[in-house]
This record gives sequence, structure tokens and C-alpha cells, in this order.
Amino acid sequence: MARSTPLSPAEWQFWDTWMTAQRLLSGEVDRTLQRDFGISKAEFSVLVSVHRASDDQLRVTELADSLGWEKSRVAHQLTRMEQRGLLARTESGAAGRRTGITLTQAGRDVVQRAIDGHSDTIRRLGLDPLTPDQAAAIRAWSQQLIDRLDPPRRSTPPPAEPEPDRFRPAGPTGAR
Amino acid sequence: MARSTPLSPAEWQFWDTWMTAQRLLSGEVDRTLQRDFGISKAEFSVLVSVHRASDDQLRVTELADSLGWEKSRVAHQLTRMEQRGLLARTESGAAGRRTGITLTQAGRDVVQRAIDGHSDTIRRLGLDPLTPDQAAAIRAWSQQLIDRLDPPRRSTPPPAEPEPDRFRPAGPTGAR
DNA sequence: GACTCAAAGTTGACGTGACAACTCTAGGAT
DNA sequence: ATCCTAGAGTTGTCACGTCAACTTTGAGTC
Repeated sequence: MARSTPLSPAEWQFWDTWMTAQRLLSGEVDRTLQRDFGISKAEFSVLVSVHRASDDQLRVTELADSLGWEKSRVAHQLTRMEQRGLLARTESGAAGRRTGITLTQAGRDVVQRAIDGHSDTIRRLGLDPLTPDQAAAIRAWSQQLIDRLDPPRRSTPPPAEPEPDRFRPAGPTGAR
Repeated sequence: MARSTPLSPAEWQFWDTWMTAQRLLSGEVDRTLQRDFGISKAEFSVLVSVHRASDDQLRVTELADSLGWEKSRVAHQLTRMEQRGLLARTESGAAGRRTGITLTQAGRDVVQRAIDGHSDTIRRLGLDPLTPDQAAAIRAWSQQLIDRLDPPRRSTPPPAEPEPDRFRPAGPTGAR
């Protein structure tokens, strides 16, 4: 906390370009999701997580862990989504707690459609313009950041499939 | 809007890793700024922009443009920062409008200290672990995203200097 | 059985961000 | 001079996210 060397123009340029790109990409993805399916990215994330755990018994803490969110954030989000009719909290434990989370029919409908649309958006905006080399470099760096900033957590959570093969964009990559 | 091919595990893996890394890095940068200097990233951005335009006559629209924010977001932010004593809105036009923005002494103090600390944080967390290849990949991708998503705007806004040289990530790091 | 305690979940307060509606002013056009 | 329109700035409303305080439940422990 005492080095105090301001960023060089090249460094600043890099940081600013990257942050701007992030902001634009994230905003565009959000806007597309909202326009096409009427849901926010946060709502989409919750819907997908609950949709995957299809035994209708997802607990708040599990949801929070899988999303990397805090409990309270999940609780607030669930309250809003319950009011919007996308999901319901179902009592399941003996005496009342341990509230399970279930999608309503509306929630199921929208998540089904949104998964495909969102995939297209991600590919179109984020993935298509990448060369394999660029993808490999970015993936390596991302993994480094995750390892450094969040060592306890999972390194690479499988999406939906049982992880049939290691991703293979360019050359062998080290396992976790 | 009708291709509907869900992301392959490899694609999803890439996207999720990238987004998680972004989230963790952004959160860590925010937290450091808050802990060390008591300001949010949004407040820091505003302070830096006003600090740079040191002729004390920055207008809201100029600020919004340079930050890539909406007018209303700037207005809300200025209101909060004014209440916190970081800056003041000074009437400058003839009849009352055209409110200029000036840093208070407190604002000047904090931004001076925060710029150095924030630079160190960015370098430590984001820049240091980058290899030249990774930096090149990210820069290229970011630039492509900006060109695609926001063609009208500036491609590479100069930070403060009159752009002494083109940035040069691989090889010797230029500049002072 | 009564006490204690930690985990699960909720709630409230507050800062943040997006969007739309509003006011005020300046500059024309007639 | 009057209208009218575009731009600047503000405000309200709502969704989002964090922090801290709170309640309830399920186990231990004596």
C-alpha cells in the first residue's frame, strides 16, 4: 500500500478497454434477455439453477452456493420472483421450515425458451468473435483469477451435462 | 432467434469461468477501494473524471459521456456524493442552470490517495498475473466487442496523457 | 426435559442502476 | 412577440445487491 505508481498509459488503456468491453457486453446480454423473454439475468440464473435441480427440493443455501450469491440476496430474489409468479416456495420439512423451491408453469415455460435464446446471444456476442488461441488465453487467465481470488470454491462447475469430455479449444489443458 | 442450439459443455465452461472470474475480480477491486479509502467504484470513477477536468466546469452530460453512463445515473450519483461532502454543484450559468461540478477539499484528498492505491490494486490483481499472450488476446477481444457493440463511441479514449505512444503489451513496457 | 448454539432463512435499511416522465432553458421559425 | 422544439438536468419508481439484525429450527449437552 505504498508503492504508489500510477498506471502507465498502456496499462490504463488496457484496463479501460477491457472494463468498457465488459460493461457493454454485460449490458447487451441483459437487455436481450429482458427484451426477448422479459426476465433479468439474475432471474435467468435462478430459473436455470432451479430447473436443473429438477427434484423440486432445492434449498436456499444450495442455490446460494451454486450461484455464488449470499443467502440474503437469494432470499430477496426469490421473494421478487415469487411475486412475479415465476416460482413458489413449498414447505417440505416436518414442521414448516426447509422451504423447497419449485418453478411454476410460467417459470418452466420461460426458462425453456430462454435457455436457447440466451445461448444464441452468448455465442453471437461473446464467443463467435474469438479465435481458439484467444479463447485459450482468456480461459487460462480466468482460471488463474478464480484460483487466486476464490481458492476454496469449485474450479469448474459442470453446466448440465455430466461432463462428457474435457473442453478442448486448443491443445491440452491441465486438469484441476 | 431460432437457431436454438444450447451451448456445448466447452462453450458453457468458457463462459461461466470467464463470468465468474469477472465477478470475483470486480468484487475484490470494489472491496479494496471501499476498505482502504471508503469510497465505491462508482464514486471513484466520478471523482477521477471531475479531478481530471480540473477547470471546475464539468457539466453533467460531459461526465455522463466520459463515463459511459446515463444522465440520470450521474444525477443520482452526484446527489449522493454531494450529501456525502465529496463534491459540490456550483451554479454557473446566468439564471441558475448549467450546474458546474467541483470537488470539495475532502473529495480532492480522497481521490489523490485513491488513485495510487487503486492503481496498485489493479496491477496486483488484474495485470500482474497476465502473460503477454493473454494480454494480447484480451485486448483484441475487448476491442472487437467495443467495435461491435458501441461503434459510434471512441475506440480508445486517452486516459490523461495526450497519448504518447501506442500501447505495447508484448516486449518492453514503454512510457515514463 | 431444559439450555445452549449454530445453521437456515427472512427482513429492513441503504446504496446502486435503468427507465420514463418531468421541468427548465435556449434558439429558431413564423 | 409567440410558439415550438431540442437539449440539459432532475426526480420517481422499481429491480438489484450488501450488510447487519432478527427469528426459527435442529442438535447437542447437562
